[in-house]
Amino acid sequence: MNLDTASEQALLDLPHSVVMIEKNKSVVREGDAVSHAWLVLKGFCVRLKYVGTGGRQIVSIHMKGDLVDLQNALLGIADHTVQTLTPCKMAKLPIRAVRQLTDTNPAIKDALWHDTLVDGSIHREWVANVGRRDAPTRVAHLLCEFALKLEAVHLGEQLDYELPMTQDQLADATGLTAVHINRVLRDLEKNGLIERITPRSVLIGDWKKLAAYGDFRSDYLHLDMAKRRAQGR
Amino acid sequence: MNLDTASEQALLDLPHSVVMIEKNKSVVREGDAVSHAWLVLKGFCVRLKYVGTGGRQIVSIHMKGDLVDLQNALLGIADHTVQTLTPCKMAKLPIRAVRQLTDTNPAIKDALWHDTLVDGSIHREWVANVGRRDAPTRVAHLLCEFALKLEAVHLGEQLDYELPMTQDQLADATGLTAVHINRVLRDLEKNGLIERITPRSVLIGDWKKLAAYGDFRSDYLHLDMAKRRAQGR
DNA sequence: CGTTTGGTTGACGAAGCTCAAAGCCGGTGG
DNA sequence: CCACCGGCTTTGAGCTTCGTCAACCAAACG
Repeated sequence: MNLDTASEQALLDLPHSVVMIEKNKSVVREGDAVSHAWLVLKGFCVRLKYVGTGGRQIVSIHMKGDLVDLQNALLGIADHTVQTLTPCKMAKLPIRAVRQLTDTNPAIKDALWHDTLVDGSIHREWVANVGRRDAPTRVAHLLCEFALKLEAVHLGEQLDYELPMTQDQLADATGLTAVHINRVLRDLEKNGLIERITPRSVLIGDWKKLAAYGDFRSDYLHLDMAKRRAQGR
Repeated sequence: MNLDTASEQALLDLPHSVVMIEKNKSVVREGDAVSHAWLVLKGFCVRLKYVGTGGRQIVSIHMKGDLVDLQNALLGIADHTVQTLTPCKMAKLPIRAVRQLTDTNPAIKDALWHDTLVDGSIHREWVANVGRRDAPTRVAHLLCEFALKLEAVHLGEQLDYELPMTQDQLADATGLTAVHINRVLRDLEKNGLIERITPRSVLIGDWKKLAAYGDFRSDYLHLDMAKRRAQGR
């Protein structure tokens, strides 16, 4: 999550409603006029775009503490869809109240701006990932990103977690097909880069090995530097 | 360009130096500590990332009026490289002065924040473009985006322009190879979607046809709505 | 003029896609 | 409790798109 605790609290001090949303539901649809921003309290969701031929591309994955759809809300018209992967608990914040908060509290505005800057940095890495890495590298990279993000919000061990996504959804995130994702995961396992007890579980035996294989350097996530350095990542 | 004229002027009222940079030079390198933001006054440049296997991915293309590297500057460490495509005239703005300006002038801060929001929207479209569109569609999409951006800054006709990029660079922007770009351009021409007098020139006979072929809808650029509507795009 | 840079084309190969079938697992209703 | 069902995963066979390698060409430039 790119928001600091104080800013998150300030947002939650705004009048808002808390909503439970079942899995595979669109919270916001591309093209909608948007009047609310959504803060994920629990569960996983993605932002995605549909392309002409019927395909879809997931452009980011979100979890607890992420403010999704601030982008849509501030620009007025949604340029992408927000969809849940799992049942989600979300805070629904009227964009008008958010604006008022940022206008009276420059520190919050800076924090939210910073959030959009990090968001952009992650997008750039994704462009590079889907544009220039081959399939196994691309998938390994995604697994690494997911691992670090999960750990950053204390949702699990970095080296042992459950993917909240089907192979179809992994395919939409990497620009591949579900069938190929399946084969790539099998090969990653065969090559000792991950272990899988169930299809969704990921166990990373050697972080450095997987990160090297996946061409993963965590800088673009702009997570807490000191912490990562202490852990040698 | 995503900045309004007033904000651009406010930036240029800051103490700054104007620099001429020859073509194919890196202005900022990935990993650098960054202390300046750069405003493009003339010429074309790109932002790009290198991946492990030696490849590069262009993540955005910039022209007159674009504030490149605000992202890098505000995050402190460059997560991408900025490189010129042509000789460029650029204003070099100390980030400290920019911060001071935004801290005392909320309207400017909003304008720059808006700029990063639009930047993010374009990144998302690029993820979808390289992730989920086939090569000819992808290239057509890029040609459309370029056409609209050029016209938005009055650098040329929307339907008839010169690409400031080699086919190598087009390949790096689309996640393809130069050879394949060459073939795709040939085929686009053969199919009557574009005409080319010289290798770099692009003449779009029928905008709607190319836009439909390239799965291009301009919303994500967040350009002046009224104007586009009047022109039926 | 030679050299360099970028564009063009052909032949071939590989990565990843499509189609299809089968297995697995959890949930649901009889 | 068991049978069935639907969503997800797995695997195979064949094919397409795009990449690689290599040669040649054209224009620009010193």
